Amino acid sequence: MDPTKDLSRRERQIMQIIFSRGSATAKQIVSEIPDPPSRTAIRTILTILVEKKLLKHKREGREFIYSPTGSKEKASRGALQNVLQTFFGGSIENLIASHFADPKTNNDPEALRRMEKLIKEARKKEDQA
Amino acid sequence: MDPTKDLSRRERQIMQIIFSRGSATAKQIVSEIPDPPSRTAIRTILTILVEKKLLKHKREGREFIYSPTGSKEKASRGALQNVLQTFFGGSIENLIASHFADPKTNNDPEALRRMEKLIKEARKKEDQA
DNA sequence: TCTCAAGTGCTAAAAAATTGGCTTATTGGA
DNA sequence: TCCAATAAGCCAATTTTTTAGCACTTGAGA
Repeated sequence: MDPTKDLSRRERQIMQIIFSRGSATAKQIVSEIPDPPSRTAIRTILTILVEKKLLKHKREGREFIYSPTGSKEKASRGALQNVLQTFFGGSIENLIASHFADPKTNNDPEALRRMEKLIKEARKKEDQA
Repeated sequence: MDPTKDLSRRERQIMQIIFSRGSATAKQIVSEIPDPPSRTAIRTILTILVEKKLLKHKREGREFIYSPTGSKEKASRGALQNVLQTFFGGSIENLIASHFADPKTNNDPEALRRMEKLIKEARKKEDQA
């Protein structure tokens, strides 16, 4: 499941920052929040997230570096499933269609080729089965 | 932007239910929440969401039917961008790769063919430009 | 070594979210 | 028409979240 789902607003915000960066210190997190509260406030939430076992921290010099306990794969699958269910009727096809219909999408030809390949392979695998 | 982002836990939960269904009554929402509070509690939050202009409601017989004010497209784009940024470095390619790497993904050959086509078309459009 | 800057731990308080109770209104059926 | 059932409106109380204050610790450099 998406570990981001049951969290409070700030908790989610912080988890997202840490997931996207891989890891972060309290200070770095403050700097990434648009309208940030004090560093102490952030620290409290970080401590809570450690208690909830969503984050772990290791000391580095005099500060803590926080990183997720669970795998990014698992978390991202949960998050993706969540969006799929909520907005795309559970269908990745719908998601892809919507994404490429968005005029703001910029399509690198190389990347497109690779994606095409990915799907072709999935199809092959399916044909075999 | 994802209108789901700045909401409290319950608010988000309710918005998600309504987005995925299209619309819902208080009762229906209660029935879709795993460990639901009283119907009155839900109603309070529904009222708040209406005040925030995220939902509108119309009377149907003796009850209210709630539906989103904003377009689903816009909301879904926001949500998708959010997941992309948080977990896939902003790359749809990564997202697709991860999705097809998941053994739990079941791949309908027809759907796969259609997706392939979608991407092929995006590529064509890119080549022209 | 000693001092200072920059970090953490703990605690308490303010603010926000969540919840349920009671009252009032509306609908459908006896 | 009257009653029972079910919905909404209002409001107060509890719980959770969010915040900052202050004391203590650590590390680096003069």
